[in-house]
Amino acid sequence: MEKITIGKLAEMAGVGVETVRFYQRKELLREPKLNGAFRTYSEEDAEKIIFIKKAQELGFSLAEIKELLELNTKPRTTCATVKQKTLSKIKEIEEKISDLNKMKNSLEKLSCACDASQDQIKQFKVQECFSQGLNCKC
Amino acid sequence: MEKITIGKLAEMAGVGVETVRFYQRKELLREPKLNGAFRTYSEEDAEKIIFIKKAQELGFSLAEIKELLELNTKPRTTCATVKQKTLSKIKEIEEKISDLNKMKNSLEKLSCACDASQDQIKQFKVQECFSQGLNCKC
DNA sequence: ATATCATCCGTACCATGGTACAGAGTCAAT
DNA sequence: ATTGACTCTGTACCATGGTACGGATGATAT
Repeated sequence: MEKITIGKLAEMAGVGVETVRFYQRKELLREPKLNGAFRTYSEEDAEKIIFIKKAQELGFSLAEIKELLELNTKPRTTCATVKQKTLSKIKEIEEKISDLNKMKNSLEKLSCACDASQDQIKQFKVQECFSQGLNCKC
Repeated sequence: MEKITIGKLAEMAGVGVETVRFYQRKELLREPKLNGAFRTYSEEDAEKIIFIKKAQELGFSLAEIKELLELNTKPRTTCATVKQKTLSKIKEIEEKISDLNKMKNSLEKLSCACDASQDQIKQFKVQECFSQGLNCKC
């Protein structure tokens, strides 16, 4: 391990080679070591890319993801700062989880309505999940 | 209610007027009634926009959001189809929740490490949350 | 009735997050 | 030592999700 080329890395992470280089330019990945003229990567880099892709699916922008990745690696940041930022990120995440649960509840209600009758479905609106308390009683 | 203009609607939903018209073109909002030459909206439209913004923060694209909103409103769809799509969306959401919990766990671990010592922080990598079982023991 | 504001439609422009070349260099196997 | 697969830098292009005009028309308040 440590002889991973960019093509191999891209394959491991399930992205294109160009994407890796794009992340490099955006400084989401460290400057890679060069083996001759070619970049070489570690398994950690693959992990990082997988993290980036997952975080994107969860609604984080690349800028936010960069912040997440740098939480503990930026020099000159005090522990207190790290702690504060971390807790704020945790809060964000908890809110996302809460919103997802609301959507889930709403969809479960729709699924129920579908079991019961076709008329009820017409009445139902998914978007209400953020404006009303929803109880799914099947 | 039912005399909401586009400007008022945009304000209610916390977006720009242009965004409302953009969603219109993308068929995320119904064709509005016209009061003279001007569009008029209902409170439901505001709800819908708020739903769209939330769903975007949760990593859904406009195309996916459209699907969500149309789950029960598309004509010619059978109950079985609705049910199937709904359950598949629920699964997606559950996976997002699971991933967010992993990230949350990882950040909690970072926060703990921060309490304990500065050395541990250097060792810690947020991105490991998707590759390892993490236990936060404070 | 007229000034001021909001709205109309259309088009152009913008940021984000890639994706796709072109043309050159490199490496490994035969 | 040459073929083929991979990599290099750089630039151009693309889709998504808006945002920002411009010029015209409609509404409302005095």
